[in-house]
Amino acid sequence: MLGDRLRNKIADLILSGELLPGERLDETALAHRFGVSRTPVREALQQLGTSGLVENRPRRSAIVRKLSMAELAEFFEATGEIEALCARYSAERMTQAERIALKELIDLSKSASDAGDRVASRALDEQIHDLLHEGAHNVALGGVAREMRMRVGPYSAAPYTLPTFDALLTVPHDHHAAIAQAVLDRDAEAAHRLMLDHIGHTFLIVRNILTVSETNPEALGPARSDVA
Amino acid sequence: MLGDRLRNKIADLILSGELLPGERLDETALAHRFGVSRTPVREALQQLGTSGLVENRPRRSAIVRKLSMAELAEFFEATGEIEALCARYSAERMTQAERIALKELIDLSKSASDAGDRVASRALDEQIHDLLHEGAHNVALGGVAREMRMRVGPYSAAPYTLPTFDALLTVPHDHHAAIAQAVLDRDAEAAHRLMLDHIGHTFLIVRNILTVSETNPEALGPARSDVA
DNA sequence: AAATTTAATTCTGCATACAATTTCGTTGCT
DNA sequence: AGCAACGAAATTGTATGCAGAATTAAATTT
Repeated sequence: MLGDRLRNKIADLILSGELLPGERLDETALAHRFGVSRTPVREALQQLGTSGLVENRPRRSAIVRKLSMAELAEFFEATGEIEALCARYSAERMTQAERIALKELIDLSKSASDAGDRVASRALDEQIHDLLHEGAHNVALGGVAREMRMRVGPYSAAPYTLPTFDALLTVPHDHHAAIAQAVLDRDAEAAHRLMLDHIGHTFLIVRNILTVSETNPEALGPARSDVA
Repeated sequence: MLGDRLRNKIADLILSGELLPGERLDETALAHRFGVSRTPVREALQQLGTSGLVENRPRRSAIVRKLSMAELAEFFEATGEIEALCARYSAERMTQAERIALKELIDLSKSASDAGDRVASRALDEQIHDLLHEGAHNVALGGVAREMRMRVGPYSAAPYTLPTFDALLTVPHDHHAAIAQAVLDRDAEAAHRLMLDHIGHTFLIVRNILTVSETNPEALGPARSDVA
């Protein structure tokens, strides 16, 4: 029970960029930090290891899982396919209430992107994808999609956290708007294709950022995620 | 480390049908059974909880996860989509060595199904699907496929373990042979469609068996898996 | 001065202990 | 006889202790 809460807290630290890929997760330090013993910390790390956010090496400290560029490409490809499935099913199965909620999220997303509000834009990005997971009306598929999203989480935040890419803030919104329109039109094929393109495009941006950060680290913000 | 081994052992017990869905997983009993303390047992159950084979309720015994018929349908649908993706990618990306290995597995499958060897047929079923996961050349997607396969594992074994369905042993082989042929022909669309149909058909058989077992439990073998 | 070996410290893996809660059997009541 | 309330036993959740391996620091050698 305490372990479950710790799992969420540690996952947040990783997804928010406070704990970077490759960083060591000292059990005693985490236990002290959260005011508990090592036992629940260990349980949290076991769960995070299974879900893929953490790498649990025997007899050595657990570390935040670090993906090579090749692995990252594969994860993005898989994530794209699964999210595309969610989008397709959403186009076919969303209830009227869900369609209205989607439309509202897109409106909020437009406001946020027009205002250049990166924090709000990123939060709305999450909410839109979450709604498309739910709208697929398949908890198994939605769960997998959420899991995949978490795995690429430490890397996919880059476009929103880097000041350099302020101008690109409208790009993800336009993608989301196009996907949402296809879903609202019940055009399953278009929703599928647009989502696949969207995730593919996101990967290109992320790859570009990470490649730049390798050659020129100091040009980027503090929340960047190194790649092996 | 001990916990990892226990995770595999307990998973085997669940997948082999020795531990049935809904059954309680007593920590002390498992610890005594495997000659270890409760600590590694707990770690194993945490991992199995995250991977979905076990339901870990707070302050109460963990149980083997029991899927309702509606949930099972969703899991099969999701599994079908993901396996279909693997089949499609396999058609496009398999190496020559993998294609040869696939052909050999199909030959062995034909022999086993002709001989009515249920044990061998089931093992080959697993191997064929595993090879299609690897052949997709995307470890993230393959991992998800394997995970989904594990989740429906306690239920999908039914067609192979029930004596009643001896005559149907050739059906899965024919499906696998058709899928393999499409893969070997590099016909990605056909591979995708045939795999989707295959998993869908498997679900219909499983659902039929489980429905019968509800009304007429004693007519079935000992390894059946009840559904809520 | 750099590198390799060695020693000390830190950290992990597992077991055990104890408190809190649930479960189950028993008793009492309707 | 069926059901509710109570109490004992069992079971989970967390903390702590200890042995062994890994990391870091020191020391010796080249």
